[in-house]
Amino acid sequence: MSNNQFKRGELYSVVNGMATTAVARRLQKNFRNAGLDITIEQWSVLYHLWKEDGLSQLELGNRTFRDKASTTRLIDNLEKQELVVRVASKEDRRINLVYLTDIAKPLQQITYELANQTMNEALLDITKEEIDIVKNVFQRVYDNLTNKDLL
Amino acid sequence: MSNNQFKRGELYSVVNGMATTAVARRLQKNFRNAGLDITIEQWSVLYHLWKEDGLSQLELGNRTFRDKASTTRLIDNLEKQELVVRVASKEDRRINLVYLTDIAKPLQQITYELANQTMNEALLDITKEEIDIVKNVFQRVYDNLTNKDLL
DNA sequence: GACATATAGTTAGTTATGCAACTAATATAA
DNA sequence: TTATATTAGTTGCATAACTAACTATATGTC
Repeated sequence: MSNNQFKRGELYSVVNGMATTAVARRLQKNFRNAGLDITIEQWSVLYHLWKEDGLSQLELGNRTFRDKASTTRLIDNLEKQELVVRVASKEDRRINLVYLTDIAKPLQQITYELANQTMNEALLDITKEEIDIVKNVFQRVYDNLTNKDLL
Repeated sequence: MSNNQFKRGELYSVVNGMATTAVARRLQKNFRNAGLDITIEQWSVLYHLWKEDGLSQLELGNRTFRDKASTTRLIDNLEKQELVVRVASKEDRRINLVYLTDIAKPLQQITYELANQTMNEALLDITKEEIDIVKNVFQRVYDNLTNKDLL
């Protein structure tokens, strides 16, 4: 069960929607203009840390649909760029808690602005009912497949 | 414009739907049992060749949402496994036409069977109307974003 | 307490991805 | 017809993906 999770490479786009790509592209371009070379994948990790700082690597992997090996290396790279630090948990020393640095924190504002703006453009003429149907269909397809151990 | 195409890593899942993953997993497991180690990505190329043999690399890249560099290397690997051969086009010698070998051809039957079976399981209780709505929403999100050059 | 088991994370190995710079062949324009 | 631009494909580079094997810490059971 614990090993029966989504894999990012295959399903991330579905789960997060097509607009994610556009948001990430825009962010990437913007960060690059500001001298920061952040990949789309790294951005997805930062995004979750802005929502909740100090997550464990495993939890970050779950939230971004990555296995732990991929998560390890993504955080390696983020640490190299000093956007993030690993801190061993006091309660359980197996666990690394990941915290944003002072370099990463100010990026949140512009990220959110760009994300909102892009989402609004992407979903311009899509109604709430349609979004609900799409979500519901995905959930049922997912259920149908996981029931058969196919995902 | 020509460079403004989908990139597989980001959008393949959306375009082809979640069920693709399950189909590919099942195929991969089955092929492996038969001694053939075909990756999910390689399978996606074979799939299009079964539909239409002798496509150019560029056309294969378009149909599988990959850039030409990725396509080159996927076909390298398929050629190593002798599932596919490159033949220079007589009309335009820049073009490589990609053909299935006699090893690859018989795999089509089992592939299609598994794909149908998996699709039926995935879409078990989804109605045609719902599928149409999902497709339509994707198309409109895609249009909204490409209109702004965001994809 | 000791031994087996589970969990968090790392490392190694292979494939894949995207960008950019390149080669070779073809098409266009002067 | 020669110079220029375009097109198809390849190669180099860095990042990322997944699997499997590994280390270290924690938990459970006898």
